[in-house]
Amino acid sequence: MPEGHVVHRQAKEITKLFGQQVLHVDSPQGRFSESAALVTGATLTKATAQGKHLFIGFDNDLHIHVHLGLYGKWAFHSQTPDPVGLIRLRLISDSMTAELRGPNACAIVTNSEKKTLMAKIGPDPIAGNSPKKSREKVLGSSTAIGTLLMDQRLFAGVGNIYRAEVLFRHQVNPFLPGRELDPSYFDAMWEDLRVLMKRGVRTGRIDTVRPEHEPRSMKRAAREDPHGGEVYVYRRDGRECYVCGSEIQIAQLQGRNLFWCPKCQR
DNA sequence: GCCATATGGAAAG
DNA sequence: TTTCCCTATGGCA
Repeated sequence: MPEGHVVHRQAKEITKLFGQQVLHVDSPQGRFSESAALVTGATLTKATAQGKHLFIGFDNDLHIHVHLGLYGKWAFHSQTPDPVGLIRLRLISDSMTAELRGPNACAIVTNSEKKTLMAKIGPDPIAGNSPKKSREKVLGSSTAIGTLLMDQRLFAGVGNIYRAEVLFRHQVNPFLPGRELDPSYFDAMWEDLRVLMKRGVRTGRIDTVRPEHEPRSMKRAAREDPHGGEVYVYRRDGRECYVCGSEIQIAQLQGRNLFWCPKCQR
C-alpha cells in the first residue's frame, strides 16, 4: 500500500537484486501465467518508476507494468518459499525470489504501450520532473487543492499521506480552490514534496514532523499507528494537533479520508 | 468466523 | 458519485 516513494524504492531494489540476470517468471495464482511465459528466460535489464507505476524491463523489449493499488505488496526472499496465499507474480533468480500479491495492475506491455502509459502519468517530484504544467493547471482550477494533490496527472506519486501532510506543513486549507492558492505556495509545496518524498525513497518511511514539533509521545504514537512514519495529521483525527493542540479533523473527499487541523490550516 | 479497513484507480451510472 | 476490483489484517464476537 505505497505512495510513490515506495515504488521508486522497489524499482531500485528490483534492479539491484535482479538486474542483468536471467529470470524464471511465473504466477502461482495463475492469473499472470500466459504473460509470465513471455518474459521467463529473458534477462531483466532495469526496473523504473514514474509516480506509483512500476515498469520492469527485459532484454526482449517487453516490460511488466505493475501498479500496486491499495493492497498490492512485494516481498523479497533469499530462497524460494512454497507459495502462501495468492501470488500473482514471482521473479526468481539463482539467489533471490520476489513475490507480488494483490496488485491493481500487472500486465506485459510493449515499448510503445509503455510510452502511452508514461504519457498519461504527470510530473513526479521524485523523478525531478518540471511542475510547470501542473502549476498552471492548479493555479487556474476551481477544484479544491486537496483534490488536485491526489490527481496523478498533476502530482504523480503523491497519495493520501503526502497530501495531508504537505497541506499541513504549509498551513493550507484542503478545501481552498487551486486558483486561490498563492503561486509561491504551489512552488513551496512542490519543493517540499520533492524533499520529503526523496527522503522517503531513502528511508522507506513517511516522516513529516519537524524536530521542533516532536512531542515526547511521538514514538509511541507512531507505534500505535504503524503506517510507517511520524506525521502531523494523517489518521490522527480526534487527537491533538502537535502545533496548536486543536482536534484533528477528518472528512471524506472524493471517497478518501482527508485529515487536517482546523486552526493551523485556515 | 465476520466485518471493517487500507498509502488507489478504473469503470459504470 | 458510486461501484467494483485486488488481498491481508486487526478487532470483535
